[in-house]
Amino acid sequence: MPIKATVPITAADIKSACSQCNLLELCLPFGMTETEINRLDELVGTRRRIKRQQHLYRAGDPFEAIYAIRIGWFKTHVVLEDGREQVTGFQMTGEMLGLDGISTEIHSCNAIALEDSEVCVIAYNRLEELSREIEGLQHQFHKVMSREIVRDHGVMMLLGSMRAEERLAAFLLNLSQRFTARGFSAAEFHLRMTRDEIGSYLGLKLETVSRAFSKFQDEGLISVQQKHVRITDIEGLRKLIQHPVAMR
Amino acid sequence: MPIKATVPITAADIKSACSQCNLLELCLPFGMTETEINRLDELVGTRRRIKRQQHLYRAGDPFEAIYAIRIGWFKTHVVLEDGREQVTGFQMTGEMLGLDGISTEIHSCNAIALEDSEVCVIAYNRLEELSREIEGLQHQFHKVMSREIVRDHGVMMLLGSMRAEERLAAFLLNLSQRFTARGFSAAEFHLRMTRDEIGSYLGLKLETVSRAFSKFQDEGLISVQQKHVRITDIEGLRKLIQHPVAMR
DNA sequence: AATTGTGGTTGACGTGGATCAACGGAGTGC
DNA sequence: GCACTCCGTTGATCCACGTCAACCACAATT
Repeated sequence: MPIKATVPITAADIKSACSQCNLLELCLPFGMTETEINRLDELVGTRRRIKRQQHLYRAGDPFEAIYAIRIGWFKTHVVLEDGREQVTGFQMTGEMLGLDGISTEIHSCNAIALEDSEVCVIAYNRLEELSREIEGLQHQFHKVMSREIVRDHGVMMLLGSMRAEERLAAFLLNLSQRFTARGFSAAEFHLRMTRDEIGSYLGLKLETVSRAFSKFQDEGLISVQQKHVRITDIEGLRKLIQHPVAMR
Repeated sequence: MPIKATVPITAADIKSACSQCNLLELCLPFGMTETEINRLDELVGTRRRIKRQQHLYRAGDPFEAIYAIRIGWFKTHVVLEDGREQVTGFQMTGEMLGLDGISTEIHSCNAIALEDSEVCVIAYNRLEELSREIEGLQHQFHKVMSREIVRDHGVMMLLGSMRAEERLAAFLLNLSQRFTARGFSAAEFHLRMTRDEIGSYLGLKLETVSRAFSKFQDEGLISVQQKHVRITDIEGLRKLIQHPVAMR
């Protein structure tokens, strides 16, 4: 396939342009042809920068767009009337946010940046229009939604059937795998979330998360210092899930 | 709107025909025009009967279709290598099954009939084709997927942040609400699943589920006998979730 | 009517993780 | 450099739910 001649990139191009983005194989355009991807450039209207700790959207906000993360990290969470929170996911580069809003046209969870971040804003009505014309887009979008459903089922398994250490091991392996897919180290990474947020996601208290980290370190599976994690025995972590400690 | 003249219904009509189905407002055709719904009849190829305890599909099966439940009840569950099971949902009349298969084109969970049931088989490639032509179908399908994501987040909240009795109360209220939507009694119904299956869904052991049922009965919130449940104090159940027993 | 199996209830006891509490270290603003 | 706040770690204690076990109800089979 011939390399395209270099063309000057205008400000508008920088502003959107899936075709110029290096996240192709992670994001919505995956599996689409070059021609199709060029058409996507009409879809992604603007980018939006979100500072650490700020909301991309809140539960109750009217739903207008979905978002593809270009840079940064987010968490999503739901809140009960009595104030209890449950983190429903941590999203990183190339992942989608906002799918929860389609069903009622009102967002049902909160999306908050864990660090200064940038998202592509994808107007939802334009997405529906365009995916009626571009088969590849339609298909990929459906896959993205379905993948979220499958991921959620995995979290249910984790919350419903696994013990504290298994949950943390599964969490670390999942992060490792997602970093790998983005060309980062599978073994060494920086957590963007606090122990409390990890705990909320895993259905554990922060003390329990902290103890599990320490235990893994004592056992030589990882080394942790605050938010810095290095996995030293990835197989050990895997075994921990496959062969739970007790017999049960 | 004039009532259509009675026409003889052929075997083929009975076989599919969304337009003749009384589940319209619960199922995929919701919100579509009469003309659009007539076109749906091409989509729903066949029906399939599934006997109690039989699989509609298994994890690992190639994905070809999604299913709309016409009659009956299903559960879906995922299984870990070591055999631990997690029920991810209970589905009833008018609800969709199989969405998990879209992402990898392989089903990631098992769908099993809780009683003799019947589903409409919706070939997935036909669905994609037709939803490129019929905006209402596309939109409704997206809503169905998004609703599943929102539901899953609710289950995460339940599993991650609620105590045993709150979980069961939330479960009963959810069932009650779904029965109501189908024109059945909100207060009195027959559970199709065992205590063990409820426990798996709620991340509890069957004994804990059984004790919670008994406790609710002692407190005058419900009366239970085996699988028969009558809710006698629906507000009491609601309060149980909003104002958890302990202060926490 | 007797038999067998499956599912549900209840009690006694054990334990994984929550709770409470103290402290220490990293980052941030002045 | 110092004060302050947020976050993480660790220990001691508690309790909600799991585990183990006995028993009972009901349905299906003979």
